[in-house]
Amino acid sequence: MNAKVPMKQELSSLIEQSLAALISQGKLPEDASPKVMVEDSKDKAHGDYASNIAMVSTKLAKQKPRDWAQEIINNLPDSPILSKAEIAGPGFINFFVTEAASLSVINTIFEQGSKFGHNDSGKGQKVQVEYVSANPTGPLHVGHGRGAAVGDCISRLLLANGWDCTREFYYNDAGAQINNLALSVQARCKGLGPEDASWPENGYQGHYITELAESFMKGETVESADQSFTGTKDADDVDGIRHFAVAYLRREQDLDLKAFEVDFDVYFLESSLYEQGNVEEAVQTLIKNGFTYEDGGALWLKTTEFGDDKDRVMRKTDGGYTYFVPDVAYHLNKWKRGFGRVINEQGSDHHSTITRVRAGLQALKMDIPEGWPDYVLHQMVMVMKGGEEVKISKRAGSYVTLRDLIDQVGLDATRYFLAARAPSSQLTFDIDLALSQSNDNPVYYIQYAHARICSILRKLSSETLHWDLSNGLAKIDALVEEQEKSLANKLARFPEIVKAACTANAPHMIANYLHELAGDFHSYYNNHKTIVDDADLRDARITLTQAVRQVLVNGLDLLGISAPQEM
RNA sequence: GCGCCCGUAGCUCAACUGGAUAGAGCAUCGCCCUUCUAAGGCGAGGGUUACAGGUUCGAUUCCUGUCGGGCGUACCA
Repeated sequence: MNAKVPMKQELSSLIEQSLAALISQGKLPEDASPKVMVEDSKDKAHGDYASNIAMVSTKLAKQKPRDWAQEIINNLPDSPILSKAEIAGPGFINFFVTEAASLSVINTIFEQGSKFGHNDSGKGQKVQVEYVSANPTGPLHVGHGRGAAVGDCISRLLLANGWDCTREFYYNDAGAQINNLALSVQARCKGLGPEDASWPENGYQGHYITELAESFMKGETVESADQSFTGTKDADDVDGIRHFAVAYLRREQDLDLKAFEVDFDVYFLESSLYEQGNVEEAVQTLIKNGFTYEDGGALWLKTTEFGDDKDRVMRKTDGGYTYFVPDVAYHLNKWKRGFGRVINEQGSDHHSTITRVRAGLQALKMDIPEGWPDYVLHQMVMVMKGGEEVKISKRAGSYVTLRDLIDQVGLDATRYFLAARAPSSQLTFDIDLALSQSNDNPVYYIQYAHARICSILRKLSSETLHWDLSNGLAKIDALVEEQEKSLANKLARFPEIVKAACTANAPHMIANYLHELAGDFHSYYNNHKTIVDDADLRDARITLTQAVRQVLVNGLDLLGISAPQEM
């Protein structure tokens, strides 16, 4: 058998050979090509793998499902991996594979090491992932944290699937919200507070605004990733305040992201689209293509021609563009940079932009595919503490910051909780659970499995024994326990999970898998001693556990979570 | 009103994109540390998958409707 070929693929191939034989026997139409699917069995009584092939092709064969399944089984070629195939239930074919076949994945894991689970299905293709993209108007909140975790993990998955992935953060550093920020800071510079009559309407009230104003009035210099600005100490200098505030909050967010260990390849400034004339260019194209009209002193885009329920204002009566116009220009820029695939990770509260941006891109008439770009929307995060929702933080005022969370429950736990749930589900982040009962925290459960495996080696050397990998691999068939086989089968699933999680943009699938794998390991660990007297069995078992360790490391790495040697 | 997302054990969430008896973790109740880390394991209880129809060999998954929750429905982003 070939250890490089995944088990399911091998079984699929056997089934296909059987179907081909049945076609030549005239029992199946020549042009029949039913989709062969092989799945893991949930129940050991159902073997290791199962296929529904007989049920989906029963009509083509004009036979009853169970009879037809028997025909397929009868025509399966002999294979060293297969010990038994039997019919079950309405017409499933259950496959029992040999111990040796299940254990062969261990070889593969040691050959591929940190690359085990990776594939090159995205090879030669450019993809861009945009995430977080918070306005520089305040510290990052929990929602941004979820976006950061999900977007970062999606990027890691794409890289593991061979894609040429660019991670990007889009800063809305122009527009009305930034003006509002500048005015809020200016008010603080002048010693005003929300209680004063001249406080700006909807002004930002967080404590950080006051800190910012103080820093500006002291003439401090702020340096962020790509800009530096010194406070002019002049409370009437709105432009100066604006620049200073943006630089200050960008630095603030950079620190938040650094604390969360989330990186970007490109920080894209909205203001650069104006400076380069890209916004004006896009607008002119839209006008030229006849998708705009003037009404009430504003310029409108006929988004209704692209599925929107009403047309949208592009240029306001005050001459400024609405937010989605630079967004269209930005996406045109992405397209021109050659990203055939773009994934925008954002909060579902911004989902209305999707229709507008796509409409704008279609109206440009540049042969951009209709469904481009892709979106992953995450639902809101509710933070609970003491059985009550937390809405306030000291620094930000009206929301819980990402930094609050990291400081309280740690980096790994924060990342795990924010990435371990399907983005489309609303998420409750229970600080008490993650904090006061940290030993019940699922991330520790996974990390503990890793630490336990490491401790086996420590124990081994303390007994002046050593682990012989090549002997372990050579004597791998000493592993005859049922749990050893199912553990190996679980390891063999990892590559397909990595692939599926990537195509579905669903990092939580990795988290779920790791939790299952850790559970299987803990159970095995409690039932079977690894360090036994028999050197062959001992080497084989350590080899198995080290393979588990490798997969845990690879999986945790996809989530950006550490794999501690001891806890 | 309209659009998008969601509704699964007391709580937080899974379910390999349509498969077999719907699974984990908390919480509750029993067991297991002279044995490689008990941050662990074993076992028990807990469900009409919101509700009603439909599609088919088969539905938590797809379609329709109802109810409930979140978000949006700006010349804010």
